Amino acid sequence: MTSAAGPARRGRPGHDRADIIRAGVQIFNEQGYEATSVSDLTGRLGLTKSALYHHVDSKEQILQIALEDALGGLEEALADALARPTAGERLTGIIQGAVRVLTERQPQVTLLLRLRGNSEIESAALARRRSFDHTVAKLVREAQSEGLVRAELDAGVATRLIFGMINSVVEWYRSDGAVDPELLCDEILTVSLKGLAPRD
Amino acid sequence: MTSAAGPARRGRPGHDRADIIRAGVQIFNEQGYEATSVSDLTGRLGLTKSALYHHVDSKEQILQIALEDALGGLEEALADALARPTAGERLTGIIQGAVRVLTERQPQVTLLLRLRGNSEIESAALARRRSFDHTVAKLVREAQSEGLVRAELDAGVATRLIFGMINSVVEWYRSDGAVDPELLCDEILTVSLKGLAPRD
DNA sequence: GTCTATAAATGGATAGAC
DNA sequence: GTCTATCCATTTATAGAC
Repeated sequence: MTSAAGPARRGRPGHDRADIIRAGVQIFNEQGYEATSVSDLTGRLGLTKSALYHHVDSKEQILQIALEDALGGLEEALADALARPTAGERLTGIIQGAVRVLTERQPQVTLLLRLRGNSEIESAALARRRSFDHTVAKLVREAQSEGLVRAELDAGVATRLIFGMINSVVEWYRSDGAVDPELLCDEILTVSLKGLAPRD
Repeated sequence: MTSAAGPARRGRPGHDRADIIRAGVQIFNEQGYEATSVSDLTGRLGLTKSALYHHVDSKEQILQIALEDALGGLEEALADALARPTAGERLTGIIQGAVRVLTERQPQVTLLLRLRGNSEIESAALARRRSFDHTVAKLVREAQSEGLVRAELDAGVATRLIFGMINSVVEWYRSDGAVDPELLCDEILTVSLKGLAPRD
């Protein structure tokens, strides 16, 4: 939209910035950011490069906007989890919150998780992501010190494993209804906390 | 080495093909395959593009050789697991085998897991990987039908979650002794089968 | 808001000398 | 086995007309 409170666009007045961002993020995820040329974007959208550059400053700006969306969501979920009263609730809260953000903003989070730090913008996003990971690891250690996580596990490794599992969801989850996000969240909580094996 | 049974090279007779592959795979993982130019490789190795092309046919050939190494290892581990007598042993066997290949051939497996299918070679590797995943999912379903995996879990989703967890190890594991691969394998088996939470 | 045309740089890869 | 020099396609991005 071109105005903040304007109505949905009518007719076909051409593309707008949101179209460019949406299509860009999708193609970046299909092919990889570096493997995607601006021509690939314009080909998919059906306009020329000049028209695209009328809406965005650069290819990297598309990435930047998407990364802000992903990081903002994750940081908000973390703040919500941290506000809960018990260590157990904080741990389950961040697992549930991360899964929710990941399913609701799957394309943006996918881009974030595949970054390699090849520019200033990518490095800055990676730094924010490391800060998130560090706080989550503290939540797991806290839960372990209260006896809520197996004492024989290394908390740092366990954190990486559980969030490795959660993050891997971006590789196959699609918001087309094939897998219900609520059920997925339950399944992740079950596997995280209780494992595959039934009680013996 | 230039001859199959020859001794280790003496002096500094320049680079050989194995050097190029090793360095190439490492830089591809640091920056991403598409983001890495042949100039990046020659800069790191300290030679010119012409010299590099004396050892390899193309940038993509470096990728192809690494992918063959990764897929060969995973397929071998799967065959070993399939040869075991019980469903439980087959399931734990493929988990252990996958973790072992991933730690022993971390750089090559990392490249495999990040493929987007942007060329014939990449698509062929992805097809082999999908075949591997499909067989693993059958092992999980088999274990579930014998009561070894919780009945309330969707076997397909659970397989993706567990192998998402295992595969995420490439993102942080380094063969520098900081994390012992045997202990890591034990920890992954514990979290996979029994979860984070202690028996209540 | 979109177009044609083009700039300026970099990409992968090769020729041929030493 | 490595070099200098170069080819040619493609890249991101811009200028200026409509």
